[in-house]
Amino acid sequence: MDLVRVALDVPLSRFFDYRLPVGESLSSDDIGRRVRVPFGSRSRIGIIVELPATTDASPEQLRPLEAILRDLPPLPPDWFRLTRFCAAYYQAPLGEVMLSTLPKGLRRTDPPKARAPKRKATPPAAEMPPALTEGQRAVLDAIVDPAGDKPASAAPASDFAAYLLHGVTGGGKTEVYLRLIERALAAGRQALLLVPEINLTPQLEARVAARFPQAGLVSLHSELTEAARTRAFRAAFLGEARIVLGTRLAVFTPLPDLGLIVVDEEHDASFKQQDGLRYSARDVAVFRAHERGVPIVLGSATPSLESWANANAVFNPPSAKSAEARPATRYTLLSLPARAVAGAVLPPLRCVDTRREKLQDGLSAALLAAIGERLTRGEQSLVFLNRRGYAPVLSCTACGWVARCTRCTANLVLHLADRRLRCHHCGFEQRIPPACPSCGNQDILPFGRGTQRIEEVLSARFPEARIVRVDRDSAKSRKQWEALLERIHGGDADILVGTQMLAKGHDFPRLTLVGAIGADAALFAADWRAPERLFAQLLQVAGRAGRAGLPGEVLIQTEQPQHPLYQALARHDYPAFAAQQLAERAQAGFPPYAYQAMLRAEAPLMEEAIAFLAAARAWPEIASHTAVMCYDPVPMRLARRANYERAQLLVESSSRRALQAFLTPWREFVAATRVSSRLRWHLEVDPLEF
DNA sequence: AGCACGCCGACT
DNA sequence: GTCGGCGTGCTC
Repeated sequence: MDLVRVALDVPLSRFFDYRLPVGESLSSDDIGRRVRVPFGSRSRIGIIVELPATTDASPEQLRPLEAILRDLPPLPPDWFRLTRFCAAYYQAPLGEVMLSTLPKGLRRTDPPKARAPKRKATPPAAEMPPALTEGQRAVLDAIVDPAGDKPASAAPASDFAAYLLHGVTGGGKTEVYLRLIERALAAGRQALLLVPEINLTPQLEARVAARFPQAGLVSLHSELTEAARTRAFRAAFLGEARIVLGTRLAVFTPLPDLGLIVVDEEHDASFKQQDGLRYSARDVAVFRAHERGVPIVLGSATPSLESWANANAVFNPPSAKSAEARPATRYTLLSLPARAVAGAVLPPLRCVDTRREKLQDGLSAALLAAIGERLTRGEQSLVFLNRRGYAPVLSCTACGWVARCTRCTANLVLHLADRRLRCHHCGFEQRIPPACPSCGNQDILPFGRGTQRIEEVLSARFPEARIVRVDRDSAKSRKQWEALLERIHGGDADILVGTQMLAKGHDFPRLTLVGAIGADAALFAADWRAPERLFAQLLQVAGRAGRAGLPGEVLIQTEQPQHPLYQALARHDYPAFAAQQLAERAQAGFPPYAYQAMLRAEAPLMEEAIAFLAAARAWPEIASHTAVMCYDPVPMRLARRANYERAQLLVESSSRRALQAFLTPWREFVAATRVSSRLRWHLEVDPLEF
């Protein structure tokens, strides 16, 4: 009998067998092809994974498949290996992984009538590549040249090499990427360029398109319409697009001639998917490069500490167990030390000690004076603080009442712009009460400062200044965000007040001052990754100052000017910061010196969530996994969110292999436990947030 | 995950 | 008398 084994998008770690309808025939070349099959009461799209000789399904169970879809070639073996790796490593069902990497348009059982794709506007004439700096030349010389045309299947000889390209913001990393892409294209290969968020890098897309007008560049990200995403995926899969620029989801695109992977801003947390399949696109990209035998370049001004340790032998743990010993370095470290733009230098960065003076509405005299100077000179200033809204706390001066979210363990944030109180965790909002709901006192006051309040303070202080606030409230939609950008670029703004939205990927030519306020909070956060993120964020936002010949200046308001983080930051000394952090991590046994996974549960009652985790921890075979440490279940820091009580259980090992060997059977055990329908759980490997 | 089937409360 | 709550079980 003709049997077909099919992967389906269901959370089950098995496949489903079907009969081949009479008159149809399949060969092993059809493995990887999409099929439409009956499943329960509906039809679904699946992927052929095997043509088995026998099946466990009974003859009555076995149903014929409905259609074999031949609109695309079968998904190739290297794509199978990639998705199989992800499923195994991230403890997710293979069918779910496979199907979730396809655009919706390829998972529809009722394919919409294909409209003729719009003709792509011809890009403007190719611009001339700029001359390389010495640093760029040296970096390019150090990176292995891709071999010429090589079919994906053959090729035991591997060009795999992983590079960590450390270079300051504006230091010319992009030009290095472009030259590498040029080489890959010249060798007849495709290039995959991954970026954290595509809407933050429209100018990168334009630049790549202008440099390689014939390469059929496609971009792939979640903001595309279903049809556009499907079109881009097809073009990449068919080899028509020679360059794919995309966000994390693009890492799964089948690319027949892949010859280069670049991950820009590799430290960025956006590469980690935070729901569904919780993968790290950066790590998946490294696996993919290794598996396909192609070079990969990870670029950042502030690399993740994981990558930095991988690129610096000195940070490898002293290896007792030789079986697990890392190679001296897994990545080759390449540095682009100076800014490429002629005349531009790193802006001097200074801490303003806020213990010594009385702040004026949260702003120091030094920062206010510096902003005043910029106004006089007709230059722009940026005030950075990572807190949107007017004030994080609204409180009664008489009885101590604080506006709290009823559904979350969190305070409501005052948004004075639209006179609302808002929960930043669940979206709950309400009007500002006219008096204290607890004691009736009329005197309820905002405490702390968000972007709205700083905007208000600055406009009172500098009434003549044009102030633009940029945060998720003022730039909700892409349209609003672009309108704000246009306003800023058009010189129609003197002072920018904003959150990290402003830190990423934008050049503001007349911006010469960056002030950071409220940064200290991250120094004492419970999350031990907070300093790493703070350093990256501050260095990134500092890089906005003085990029086009105008000298810049960065002021950081802090009560801890002697803190090693700020000391290193003032010297623009990422290596020193990384060394200090890695020493702490090694001491504490945190990643990258340990591998972790987190089991999380949420339920209406905390006891339910804890009980579930306790049951998971009570797995009988746990004792045999001696290299794995399983901690006690604890409530999460934000214990209640949207009326769900949340708890988590950390498992840890100094050996990635031992952790994996534990997780697979453990997950099976956990999945088999009966739970109430109100309880939701997931297992996350390499969690970033705690 | 969907989606069925199945057994107990408040409504036209 | 039925509509519908969500508990349990299955999907080749």
